[in-house]
Amino acid sequence: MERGEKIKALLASATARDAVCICGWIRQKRISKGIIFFNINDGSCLAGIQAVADESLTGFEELKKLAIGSSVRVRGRLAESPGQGQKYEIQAMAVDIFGDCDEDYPLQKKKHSFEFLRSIAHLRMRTNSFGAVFRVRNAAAYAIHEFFQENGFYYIHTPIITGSDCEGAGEMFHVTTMPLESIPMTRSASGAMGVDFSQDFFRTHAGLTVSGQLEGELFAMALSEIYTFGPTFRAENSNTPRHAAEFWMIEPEMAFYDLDDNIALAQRFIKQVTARVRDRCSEDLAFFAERIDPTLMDRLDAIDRHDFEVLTYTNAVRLLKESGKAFEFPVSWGMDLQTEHERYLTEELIRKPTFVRDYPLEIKAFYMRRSDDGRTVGAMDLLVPRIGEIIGGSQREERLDVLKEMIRSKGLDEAVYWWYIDTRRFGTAPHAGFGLGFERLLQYLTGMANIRDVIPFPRTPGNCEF
RNA sequence: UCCCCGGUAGCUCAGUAGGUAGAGCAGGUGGCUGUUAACCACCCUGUCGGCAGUUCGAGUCUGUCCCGGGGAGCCA
Repeated sequence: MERGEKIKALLASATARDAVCICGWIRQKRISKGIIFFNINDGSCLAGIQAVADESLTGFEELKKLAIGSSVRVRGRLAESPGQGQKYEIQAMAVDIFGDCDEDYPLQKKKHSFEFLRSIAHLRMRTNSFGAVFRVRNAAAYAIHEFFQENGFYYIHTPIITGSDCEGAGEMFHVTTMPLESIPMTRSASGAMGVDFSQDFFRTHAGLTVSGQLEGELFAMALSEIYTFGPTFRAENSNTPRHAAEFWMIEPEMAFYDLDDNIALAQRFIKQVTARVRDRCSEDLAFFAERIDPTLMDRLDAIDRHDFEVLTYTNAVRLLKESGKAFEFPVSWGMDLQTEHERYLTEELIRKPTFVRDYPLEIKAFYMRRSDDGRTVGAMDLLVPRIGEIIGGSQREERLDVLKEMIRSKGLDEAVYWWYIDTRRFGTAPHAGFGLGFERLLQYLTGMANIRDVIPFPRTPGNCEF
């Protein structure tokens, strides 16, 4: 069918011209005597185009009644606009109505709260804010693939359904075909009753992945530099503006990288992705800076201009203690940094993205490489103002004996990780990687305060509609 | 899951010392106008989150439940 051009292309046109055609949805309508002004948006860019219909147009009376939200095709002449506020407008010569819009259309010519728009997530992408969010989301995803592809990384699809239920990253959603009203039970060797997974689809317990890291490491041991970019699931009952039960995570994993290389890669990655999104979504980002977060542009400039701070955990603890600030949780070496500590560090003391590295061994996962001091591991988190942890990564423990020791000391079962441990027997190599929360990055890039507003259909405790 | 705040018209909110509800926007009608958050006039709209209680009387007070937001924990 004839769908004409994208509005973005018309608005960027070098000259006025005849015989243009656009399809889109009516965002605004103003009626004057013998003339109607429509603002029509097709999502190709933030701005819509003004279409002008005068009473000589066939169907003029119908157009007067056309409601906001209706979809139309407009054919006419692209002309320089005599009015203020736009360079071009379309002087309509024919308007086809695809679909009128019922009068109870919830999107009105007014501001809506994000909370309300969440309740109509099937329509919210038609607003300026959410159109911009999802264009930025697209641009960021594309820039992420570009970064890795340009640097020789291979995109690996790690499984969504996974058999090991103790990767340690979080609570798993169960995946089963067993009847929920009568789950088969069996008595284990120790005499306790438990679910009889031998009757389940996979003949074992299965869940949705909480991380593709372990599988990613296997591929790094063959293709050297790989990344994953896919959905991740956490069944934690987390109710915060930066947690979702389903989110997208980027997990690069690199052979022959140590922690320094890992940190350098993460910084280069954030800088390039940010630069490309700014380049391609300048209009949308300007909108966020104006309407959502006035500090946005300064923050993005800082990413471009300065190197991120790198701080050891030990020094971070020292800085926090020396600050003299009274925290709810007093700082001491060995404890995990609380949100209040992270925020004070990034928002008050350092005021830019900060890597904190070399965390105490006791508070980190089994796969992180034990340092020579015997009490820290080669872990690194990238903390950013407002959002907190955006990246968590580490150099991985490549030494077979140390890895086994770590698994045991964390009370985990070696047997479950037999395939992971195998890589340490068959040509083990130093390697490192990190996980980046895609939505948290988007929050940082857009200034959107709630993770539920940077993902199309947010899944959070008690919310699985749409 | 814990702590705090909130739930009043389709939306955003106001509602004073308990006396049975209002403004803007949206919608409708008319007017004016190359308009652009259009403008002007008039009209319409409510189980005041649910349930129970105190009271002659509850949107307003109490209890409880549900939902939302913020903070915390967990983490990406």
